Formats: sequence, C-alpha cells, structure tokens
Amino acid sequence: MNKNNPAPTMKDVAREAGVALGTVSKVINGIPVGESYRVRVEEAIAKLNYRINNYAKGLKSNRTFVVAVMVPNLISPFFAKLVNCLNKSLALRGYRMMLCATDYDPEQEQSYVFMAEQQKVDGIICLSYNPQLQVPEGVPFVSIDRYFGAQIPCVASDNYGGGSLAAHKLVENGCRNLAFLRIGSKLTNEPNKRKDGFVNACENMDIPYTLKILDDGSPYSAFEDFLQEHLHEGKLDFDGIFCVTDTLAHQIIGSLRRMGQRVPEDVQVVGFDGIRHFGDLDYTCSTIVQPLEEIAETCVELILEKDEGKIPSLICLPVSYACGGTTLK
Amino acid sequence: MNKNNPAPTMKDVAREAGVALGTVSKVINGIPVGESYRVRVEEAIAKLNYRINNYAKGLKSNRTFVVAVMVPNLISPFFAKLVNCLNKSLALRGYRMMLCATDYDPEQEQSYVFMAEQQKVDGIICLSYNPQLQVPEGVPFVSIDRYFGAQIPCVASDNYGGGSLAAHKLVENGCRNLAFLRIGSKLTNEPNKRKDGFVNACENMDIPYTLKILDDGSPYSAFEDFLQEHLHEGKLDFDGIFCVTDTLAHQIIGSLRRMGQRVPEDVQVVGFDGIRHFGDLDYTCSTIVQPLEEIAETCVELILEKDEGKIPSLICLPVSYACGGTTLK
DNA sequence: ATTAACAAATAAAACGTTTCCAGTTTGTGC
DNA sequence: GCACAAACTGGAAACGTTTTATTTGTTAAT
Repeated sequence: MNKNNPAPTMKDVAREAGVALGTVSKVINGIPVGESYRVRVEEAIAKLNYRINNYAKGLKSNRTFVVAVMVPNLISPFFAKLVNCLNKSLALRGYRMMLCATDYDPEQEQSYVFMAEQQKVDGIICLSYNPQLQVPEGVPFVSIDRYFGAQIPCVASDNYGGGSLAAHKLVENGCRNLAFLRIGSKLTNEPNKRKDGFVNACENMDIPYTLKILDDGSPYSAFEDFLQEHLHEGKLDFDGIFCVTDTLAHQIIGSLRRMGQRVPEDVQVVGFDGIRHFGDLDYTCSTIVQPLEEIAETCVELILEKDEGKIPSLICLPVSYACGGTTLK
Repeated sequence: MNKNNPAPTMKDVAREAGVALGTVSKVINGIPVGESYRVRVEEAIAKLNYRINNYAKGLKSNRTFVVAVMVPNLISPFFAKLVNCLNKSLALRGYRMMLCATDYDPEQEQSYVFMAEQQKVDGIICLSYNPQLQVPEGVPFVSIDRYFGAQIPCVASDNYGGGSLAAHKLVENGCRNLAFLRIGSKLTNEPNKRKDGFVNACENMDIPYTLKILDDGSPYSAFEDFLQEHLHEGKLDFDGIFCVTDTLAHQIIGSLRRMGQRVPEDVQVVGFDGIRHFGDLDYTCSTIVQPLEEIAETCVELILEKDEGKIPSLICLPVSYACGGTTLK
C-alpha cells in the first residue's frame, strides 16, 4: 500500500500463496476450492493486504454494483430524503450509488444519462423533469413520478388519492370552501394528478372550490396578491386550502399569518410530501405523506430485477395523512 | 446498442474507419492526428454510436474521475446542502460522485473507506464521526470538521470565531446573561471550538454565562427540564442562548414558546450552521452561517490537487451572522 | 496392473482501453 | 535529387480481473 510500490494484485497473491491465478479468483468469489489452498490464499491476501480492483472486475464481468440516481438537487428536503432512502435500499443489497444532481436542467439530465451509460452502471433511477428525456436502451431504467410509457417502469405515490384525501380531511375538519394552490411548471405528470383527485373529491362532496396556479419563481407578493383577491372585509372566501407541495404550504402559511389570518382557526392548510423540518422532529404542517421508504425500495427492486417479464409500468403506492398543526386535527 | 449485439468497442470503430486502434484512442483523447484520419474516426464513432467504456479506461489509466463523499445522512439539511455543494463543485470539474451515507456508524464508515479504495476512486471527502477511522494511504483524503493530524487536510468553518460572534451579537442585541447549549456526543472535534469561542467572548465582555450539555437522544422533556432549572418566578435567568446547531435551536425555541417565553422579546436565540427550512426561503432562526459553497470548493480543490507540497493541514473558513427573527436584529 | 472417469488446479485467452515502440511517410535543406 | 529529421500511424503489450480449456492427479472399475 505504499506509494512507491503499487497495490498488490491477484498475481502477487498467487505467487505469495504458490498457487495459480484462477485459484485465487475462486477463493475470492467463494467458489469451492481445496481446504489447504483456501487457507494459503487467505493468508496471502491478509499478509499482502490485498484489495480487489473493481475496475478490472467490472471490465470482465460487466457488473459494477453501481446504480446512478438522478434528482434535481438535494436542497429540497423531499429530494434529500428520497436520496437518503434510495441510498439505504441500495447499500442493503451491496450496491453503491452514483449521485447526479441535474438542477432541473434537461441538458444536464440527458448528459448524465449518457455518462451513466459510459460508467457502465447497473441501472439508473431517475426523477426527471425533462419530458423528452431519451432513456438508454442498454441500461435498466426506473422513473419516479414521471410516466415515460409502457416499457419504462414508473414508481409514484398515489397522487390522485392524496389529492382526494386532502379534500376529505379539510372537509372533515369543518371546511366548506376550498382552494387549491400549485406553482408553475416544475411538476411532472404524475403529481399533476393531485389536483384531479382534489377536484373530483370536492365535486363528489358538493363543496365549492377555487384553483390557482402561480408562475414559476413568483415573488412573495404573488402569494399576497392571490390572497387579496379572495379577501372580503377581512375574511377570506375559503376556509381550507390544499397546496401541491409542503414548500408551497409553508410559503402560503407565512403570507396568511402576515396578513393577520390565523392558521388553523381561520384557514386550514394541507400540504403534500410529508416533509419534516429538522431530522425526525414534528411535522410543522399538516400534509399528505408520501411513503418514501417504500418508493425507494420499490425502485431498487425494480432496477435489480433480473427477469423483466411482467413488470407493471406504473406502480402507485399509498399515501397517508399527518396532522401538523395547520389543520384542526 | 441493441441487447443482442453488444455495445461497439474501439476495435469496431477502428475497423469501421479503417485505421488502427491507437489512432482511435488518440482521436478520442484529443491527441493530434492527421485531419483525414480524425474525420474518418469521428464519422465511424457517430455511425456506430460508440461510447467509451470507463471501466477499461480506468483500468489502464488509473484515473476514474470519481470521488467518494461520506456523510452520516441526507436527512439533516446541513449534510444535504453540503453534499449538494460538493456535487456541484465536482461536476464543474468533470468528476462524478459516489455517495456514502454512514448513519453515524463507525463500522460503516470504515467499510466505506475500504470500499472506496476498491472502487479505485480518485479521492475521498469525508465528514467522519469515527475518531479511530483508519484513513487509506493510497487515496487522497480530505476531512471536514475533524482533525486527523498534520498529514490529513481538514476543512472547517471558523468554529471558534463563530462561537465568539454569537456571543457578541447576543450582547449587541442587549442580552446580559447568556446560556450555551449543546447536545451529546455527535459533534466532531472542530465544532467543539464553538463553545470555546463563546466562552472566551463572554469572559472578555464580562458577561455571565451558563453551559449545558444534554445527552444524545434526549426527549423533549429534557429541554423543558433544563429551562425549568433556570426559571424563577416566571422569568429565565438568562436572556440570550447560543445553540451549537440550528436543529437544537429550533428544538429549544419550541420548548421556550410552549413555556410561554417569547422569542426574541424575552429570550434571544442564535443557532449555528445557516440552515434554511425550505429551499432558499428565509432563515427561520438567527444563526451563524457556515460558508458551505466555499467549504465544498476547498475540499474539491484539495482532493484534486496534484502536487501535495505545502497543503496546510487545517483550513478555517470565515462564518457570518444572519438574523432570522429569533434575535432583535 | 491398466485404464476410464472424475475432480481439482493450472495455464491461457479474453474484456476494452492506453501506451510504447517500431515502421512508414512526408517534408526540409543542401 | 538525396539524405535526414520530423511527424504520424500501425501493431503489440499491458492493466487486473474472470472464464474457458487444458493438464495433472486420484479413485474406481476392468
């Protein structure tokens, strides 16, 4: 391991143990070998402090035990937690993770896919914001939250059900006029179903609702403008609001409080994602919780699945409701 | 790229272009080559949709353009943002990142180091909680927040200065009795200096202070017990508190408010790290901000530094103060 | 005893690159 | 027009493994 004399190779081990190269390979890979040989090889490995070279191994075996994970960034606690879960699921199976932060940039996404191919990863798990992403043909690929078509497995929460659940919870808590809030473009196709579920539930319950879509990168004032539109003599014309993400919920809660509206007394707020602020502390916002552990597990299982037989192309996992103090219960 | 016929190799390209293997290699690596040859090779590459095999390349050249990054997890927003910054700095230089989440487990840390060696990464950037970590000899290694000795570069914020700054800011804001709060063991040696800087500043300013160290994994009640100890007739015997992390600050703020103490009117609170809740929104706690971008840049530069000549073993980067509403200004 | 059949270890080829060396061509200066 | 240097290309070896084919050594059966 010194800097001058290079790291020992299998050949060195073989010479030290007085056996052939193939025998060393067998010992390392757990293929049965004569007892005395095994011992000698193991001793030689220990003595030389030999470490296998994964690049040589990958070259021959075409398995690298590396999976690429692509997300926009790790600033958003949602992505961070997702990556954390994926990392755990992968590590559990002896896989390593190559992290690719795409910054919402379609070009970066695409070039990361090329890169992953070159790197000969064993699979790609991708939360993409590039609708035209050209998925690789040679590498197993699993998508999160974006449906690429029948041949690409996609894992997502039950977004439709979550939107519906949010509406029901608000109504259960006494709301009679609802609002739906989302922001611009950065929402892939599956999460768009949150609105559909919400709208459908409202109509089934005969509850009036309003929909609002803010532009990407709206300033604070946009939130307050939206609220002003619905403010009549100090009272809002809705008493419950469902935000398409927790981040958005927190922003609107800030605006509401600055305008003197009490949450949850005057307006109740439900977000989506299930983000906690710091580590495992309380939720600070009532929310529809995505099952991130299960999503991660499912992705990893799909990626490592050998027999690509009957993999359903869209896998929906159940969400749940958590009260975080911005609803009555 | 079909599944039946394997990916084309340089040999295929050479045959297609009617040149030798070495020529293809040169074209790919930008080594000057006759114009007509270059064109022919480039056409062949395009025609076959050839992609270089990084495993074969790494085997020969002993450069992999992969750096391992080790942190406890990505749940803590501090680690998540750090990794995000590291990823950016690495990507900017054409490097890829292998993410290793250690979960605070010394054994996992150690085995990740071994793994990284096998993986033949070009370097390891490590935020370790294992004091006995055995650093590899063959791979460049940079530590964050933990000093391993003169031969291992360590990058950290100016923790001492930050502690001092916190004390000064609290006093500037009118506090006359300070408290310091930290939690258990999960703090590496450099961040311990936050206390030293704080204490030193208090003594220089002649301000009385109290120190409190909570056990790891203390329940909520521990915070309230601590506060009770200092509560006399509804008033706390300190009016400013410095918490060793933002997470801790948020916990104590919660307890304070539940006990009817107003923040910042009755007690002012300063945390450490510079964590924002959601994305790039406001700070929700006054804090000493760590320069994560610079820390990341510095780590990456050190890792990729060729001439290991006069690298200082401890690099301290300046912190700053940000008001987040839990101090007067 | 002699050989057939089998087990187990060795030897050698292959994976897809880079790099070194030798050989060929081209160009320059007299 | 010739000798020589310079510039490039082609061929082959090497990187550290896995894998296949070959050899060696045993045991059992004739």
